Amino acid sequence: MTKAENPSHEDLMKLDNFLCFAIYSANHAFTRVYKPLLDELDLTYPQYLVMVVLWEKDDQTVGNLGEKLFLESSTLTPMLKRLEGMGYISRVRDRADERQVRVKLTETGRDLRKKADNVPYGIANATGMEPAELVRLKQEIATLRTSLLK
Amino acid sequence: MTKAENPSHEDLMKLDNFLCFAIYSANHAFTRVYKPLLDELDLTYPQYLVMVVLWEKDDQTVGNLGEKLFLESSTLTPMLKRLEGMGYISRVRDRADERQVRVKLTETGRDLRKKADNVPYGIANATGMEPAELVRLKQEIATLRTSLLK
DNA sequence: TAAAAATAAATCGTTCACGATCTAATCGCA
DNA sequence: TGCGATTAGATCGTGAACGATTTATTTTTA
Repeated sequence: MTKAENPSHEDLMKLDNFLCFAIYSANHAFTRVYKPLLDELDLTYPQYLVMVVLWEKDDQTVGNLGEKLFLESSTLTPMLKRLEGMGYISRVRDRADERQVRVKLTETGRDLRKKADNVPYGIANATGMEPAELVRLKQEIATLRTSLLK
Repeated sequence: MTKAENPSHEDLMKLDNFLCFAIYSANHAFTRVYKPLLDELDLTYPQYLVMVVLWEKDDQTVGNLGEKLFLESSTLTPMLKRLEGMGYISRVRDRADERQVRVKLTETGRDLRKKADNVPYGIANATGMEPAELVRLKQEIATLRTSLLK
């Protein structure tokens, strides 16, 4: 057995060997790279993710958004209120089931998509990775997430 | 060129194809997996990372911790005050350079390491990945982080 | 069909996380 | 040596993020 296959306890307790820390810090790094691009759209990074979900499929419930983004209503409700305040979305109780709130893009919200069109390219560029590599790594991490959540 | 190598714009705009989202949501997933393990130690996930850095090398400045964790003093100062309040660390101005604050483990903080010993194994287990795989993926993500930050 | 259980959001309190700004200490160099 | 520039932390305001709880509605079931 090589060392890489069987790290010592001392090795395991070093921050630089933590997979979780690599992900934690890469997440912060992404936030920083997105910042200047999203400032143009007056969106924060989490707000941008909500908009991406809505651009993909308009008119979703809070719970629906939460499932896709892995977020709770206690996180989403204030965020959605901010997006509503900015005029990008509307929040309306479902008439058929008054427990649910339907989130829809406004005209302004739909239009914002055009301005956001180039964002993914800026990000992909910042990673310095080939498209195929990005897809592979993304898939590996998504699989990891699934393992962690079950 | 295959599709994977040259995704369409429509594909790029789908949340599930975002590398950043894979990382964002994997990070949340890690936080959840750590929660029950760290509750035993009365630590939050970011606090645990600070302790890991200190267990690796005691007596560091705030700036030093920030460099390793990629965090600002505005994030660290309140966190460190909480850890101090819990009795795990002490914060003392450096006598030679009064601008700096030296962060040291207390006896209790050092002892906590024993209780934390099994945490990495619980996490590694939750990933469902082989040690060698974990190391490889961790390294890939660390490299990505470096690209993003430069 | 009325009461109990379940569901969907919202609210509240706590903790990160950052940028902008502030204060205090040290350094550089004229 | 002294004063301007730099550096190290701290503070403040804003926005995630969560768990626990609450409120309102719907569904189940007794």
